Amino acid sequence: MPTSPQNSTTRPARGNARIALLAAAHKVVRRQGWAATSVDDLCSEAGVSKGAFFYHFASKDELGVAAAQHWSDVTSALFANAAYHQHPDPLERLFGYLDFRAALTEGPLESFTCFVGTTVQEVFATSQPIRSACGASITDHAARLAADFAAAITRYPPRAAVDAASLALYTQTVLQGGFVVSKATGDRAALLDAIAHLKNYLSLLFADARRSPS
Amino acid sequence: MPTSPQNSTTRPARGNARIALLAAAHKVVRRQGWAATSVDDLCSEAGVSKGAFFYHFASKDELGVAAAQHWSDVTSALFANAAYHQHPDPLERLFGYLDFRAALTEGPLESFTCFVGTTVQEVFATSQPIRSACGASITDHAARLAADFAAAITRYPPRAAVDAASLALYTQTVLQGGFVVSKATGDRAALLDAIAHLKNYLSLLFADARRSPS
DNA sequence: TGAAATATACCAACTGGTCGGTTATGGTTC
DNA sequence: GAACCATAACCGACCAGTTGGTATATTTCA
Repeated sequence: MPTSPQNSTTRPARGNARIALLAAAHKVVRRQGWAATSVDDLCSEAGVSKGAFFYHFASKDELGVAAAQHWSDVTSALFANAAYHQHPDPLERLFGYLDFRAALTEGPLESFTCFVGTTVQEVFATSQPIRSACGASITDHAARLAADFAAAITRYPPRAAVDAASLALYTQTVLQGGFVVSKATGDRAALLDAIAHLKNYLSLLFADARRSPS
Repeated sequence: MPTSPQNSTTRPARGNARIALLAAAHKVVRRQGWAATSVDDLCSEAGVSKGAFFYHFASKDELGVAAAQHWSDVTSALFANAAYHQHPDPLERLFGYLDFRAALTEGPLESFTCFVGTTVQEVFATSQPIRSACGASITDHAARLAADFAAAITRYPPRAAVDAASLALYTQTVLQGGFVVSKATGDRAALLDAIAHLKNYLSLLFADARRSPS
């Protein structure tokens, strides 16, 4: 066979350096944290040069902001296209969401934990732009859940007075906490248990609406 | 008056450098993260020299392990001496614990967030000794709560099948998640709401045992 | 009892290396 | 020709860790 042109090196196709760097940030930062990740780390992971980095981003912090926004884009598409999202009943969509989150817990912890949660823990007091971008990612995601909670509350009156937006943010709190505790124990079981308790809470809240278990 | 000997400089008394460095780690790392905190940062915060640092700790990582253990010592004493801990009823102790946690949320976020939770987020994959020490701090704390949950479960049969150890770890999950989301939103309200939802969950679980509200 | 010997607890200055970021040049593709 | 990126040398600041030395506390022993 002839010597094939090296058309499939690790180097991304021309024009993709920016996206490759953002994806590299998601991967490396989730594993080793924001401050411990150097610009060179990101460049080598993305397979691009340092010149490419500073062509697209004026600073490491500016990449952090863009990576948080890109995280929102990637995750919102993931959940919007998931099967559970098609269900007509809002409460079923919420339980489907939590089952979907549980099903994502495969592989090493850094493969399913949250980029913005990890990052904001480090920079909330030292980089307001990154903090703000991470905050927007979480609150925007919660806002989509809040719509389902609001519909569920009107359709299935809950046992206790609860607010849709507060419940939606609480789901994110439980997931973020599950990531932290799973990292501490070295076991994804803590996250799965937390999701189970959250489902338990919702089952008790919307007790009248629960149908036969799956 | 005679020229007083300079007995009250900012420098800590001899023999306290180790504790001063551990306390400095708790303070500075909670604010700016583990990797972003340099050894010099810790030394200047503690008011000791770099030589003192490496006299007491062989490396920055070794200080991290010691700081996690010291965090356990400090926090377990804090909760053991709190008033709520005197209550004879286990469920009352648990609600008292959560009210106490809520009452601690004063001042800037870094003054009441968790050192081990912040640290383990960064190093869980890169420093097994620190990860293990942080994990022990959280699981040990949860184990003390688990004793109260076990007593509460036998005294007040819950509405759904729950495990004491799992519930205890879930409380830590909710708190850790509350720290993360509060950092993201820049507002402690997320943490307070999360504690309220957790109390809500326990109230629904142990519904028969709830007395008049405070 | 007291001075010498030793161990403990630090300090200031320094080292080799890495950090984020810059600059300058040039190749490649649309 | 403009957008996109590689290469590579470079900078000042900062990093973890080391060094040689000093002041104080404790022990030893005459």
